[in-house]
Amino acid sequence: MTDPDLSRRIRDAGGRVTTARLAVLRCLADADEPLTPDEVLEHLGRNSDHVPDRVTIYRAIDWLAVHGLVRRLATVGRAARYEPVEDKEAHAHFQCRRCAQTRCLPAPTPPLPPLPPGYAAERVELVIHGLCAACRTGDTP
Amino acid sequence: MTDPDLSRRIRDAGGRVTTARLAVLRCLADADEPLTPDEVLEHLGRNSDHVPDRVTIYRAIDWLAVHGLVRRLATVGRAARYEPVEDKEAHAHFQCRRCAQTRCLPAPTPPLPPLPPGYAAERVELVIHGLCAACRTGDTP
DNA sequence: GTCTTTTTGCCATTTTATTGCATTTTTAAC
DNA sequence: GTTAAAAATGCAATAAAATGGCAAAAAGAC
Ligand SMILES: [Mn+2]
Ligand SMILES: [Mn+2]
Ligand SMILES: [Zn+2]
Ligand SMILES: [Zn+2]
Repeated sequence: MTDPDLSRRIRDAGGRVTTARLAVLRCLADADEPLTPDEVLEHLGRNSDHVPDRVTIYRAIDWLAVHGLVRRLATVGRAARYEPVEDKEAHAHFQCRRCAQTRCLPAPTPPLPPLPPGYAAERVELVIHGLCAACRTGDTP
Repeated sequence: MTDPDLSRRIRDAGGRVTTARLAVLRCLADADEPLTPDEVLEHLGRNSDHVPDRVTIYRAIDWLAVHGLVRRLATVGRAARYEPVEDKEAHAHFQCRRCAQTRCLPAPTPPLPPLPPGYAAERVELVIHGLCAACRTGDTP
């Protein structure tokens, strides 16, 4: 997805197109797996000249999440992980219990189970817990 | 589940049956929804005379989790949530995005999606995000 | 009860995230 | 392109959740 496209999405959501927001959204869109705010910061440090403050990263991610451009995943780790909200949607995630790697899986959304009265569902998330290939073979001791 | 039963499970796992472990396991077993360590502490404060230190709660929960007596859920909130590992297994959870309430749902485990080569799945978790009844009607403003 | 090992309490520290406020950037109007 | 209003940022302080070190206490074996 091109920068003008991302700018447009930010503007359409009613916000100002700032370098920080654009860089964060770009970063998450380019990554092939969900990232923590610190990982975003690290990526930006490697790929840009001006690195926004850590707090700015948090605020940019928050804004993007509140306005539906990125999504926070449910995790077992301490840090939050975010991924862009794309066209193709509804896939599962694998989380390694040892290295905390989180990767997207091409799995269809399971059907929505019945909820208690008055409850409203907005999203269904499927998480597979286990060991990634590297952690299982002990390549990363 | 009775106290001797719980003690037995702790001893069978190879650990000492301490008041803290027993109280924490009892607390999680009695609760009708997954609890955070702080919530466990709070419950114990209301239902017991001696309240273990916060760090002890953390360590007791950790031990129980490592030995398979309780399970940590994937959450969107900052605090971890734990539930006892019971006989009847594999149910989904609802998480309210406003009040962070987390409750168990009677939903069957979805089938395990195909994983990348070398990956090993250990558990499948289904999370429903949305608004609980109270938050939807604004009973808890 | 005595002995050995495990667990606990307390304090300090770490990790992750949030808040307050002065300064800067963005955007729109001119 | 200047200017003015609104929104976003940087920086320091603070908060929330969890972890680590170590001496004291409790569990279990005898
Ligand atoms: Mn994904
Ligand atoms: Mn449950
Ligand atoms: Zn791994
Ligand atoms: Zn709620």
